[in-house]
Amino acid sequence: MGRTYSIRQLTKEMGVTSRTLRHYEDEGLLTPERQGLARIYSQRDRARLQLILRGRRVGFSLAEIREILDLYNSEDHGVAQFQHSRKKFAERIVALEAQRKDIDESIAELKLALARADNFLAEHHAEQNPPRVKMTGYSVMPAAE
Amino acid sequence: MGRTYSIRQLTKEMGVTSRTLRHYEDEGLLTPERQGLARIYSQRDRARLQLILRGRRVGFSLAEIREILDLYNSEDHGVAQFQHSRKKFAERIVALEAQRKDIDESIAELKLALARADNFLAEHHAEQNPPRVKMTGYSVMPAAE
DNA sequence: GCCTCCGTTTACGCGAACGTCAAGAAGAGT
DNA sequence: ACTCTTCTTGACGTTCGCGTAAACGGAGGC
Repeated sequence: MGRTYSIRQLTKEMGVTSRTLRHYEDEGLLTPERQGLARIYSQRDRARLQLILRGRRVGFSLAEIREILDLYNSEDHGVAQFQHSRKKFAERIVALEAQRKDIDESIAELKLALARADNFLAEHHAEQNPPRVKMTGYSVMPAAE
Repeated sequence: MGRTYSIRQLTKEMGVTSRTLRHYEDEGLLTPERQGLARIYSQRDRARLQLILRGRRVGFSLAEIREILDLYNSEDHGVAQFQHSRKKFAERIVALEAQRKDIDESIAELKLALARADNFLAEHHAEQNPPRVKMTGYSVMPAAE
């Protein structure tokens, strides 16, 4: 339960540098305890770090991530605060769903490009790759609009 | 068919500044023709720009986008080139699918947070928002692991 | 002729997210 | 006591993706 982590342990586990963790601390995203000078990271710090890193992977800025984290464990749990949080969460969800659409479209396009490459290779290397439907005259650029 | 666009038209249509278009040109992502000094963008330029902007939205760097665009309309259409392209496309697809997973998880978490906010608001404002299942003691931070 | 757009190039600036020294503290092992 | 290793705090450097002047070039309208 009360498991703690040194900075080195956390960097190895999460695949980031210690500089990154200190930077997140400077930015107010993490607030590990201290034992003398050394930082002691709690489970909670670890969980927050996971959220931070995933946020980063989906394109959030550190400022945006901090805002979300602040909403999560705000001290003020009044009605106004929850209304504000609700709105912010809803906005983020909408943005993420739009981004998901972009990703799906990108994947679809790349799969098309991959299929074209496979087809070319099947035609020019017929006994190695299983041959597929013959395609000719496909455009190099995806169609506009 | 042979429709062309001025820089201003394109910026308005795509919601970017002219500086951005010139920057993309500096980076080799766009190569509009010239009429004297003025840039003349073709349909193909427009299509490429759409790809660039979508790539940006999903988090690609301009260098990565350039690489993909280069794969799309490489002049060398030999077997080796197609094999290389195929591999690159496959890598991108894998990365995008991982990113999609991150996004789905983020959405799920935000929806949970939103539901908690709704619940709180329902409890403390019972006649305005339709009441929901009573929840108590929910944690402020999502579970670790 | 002059104004007003729309366009151009050159080039310095900037915020974000760290990287990369430099210099030292603090404990663990021999 | 000495060396390792891991940690610390500055603080300057770097890359990316443009923003932001500054200074100038045509083309069209009055």
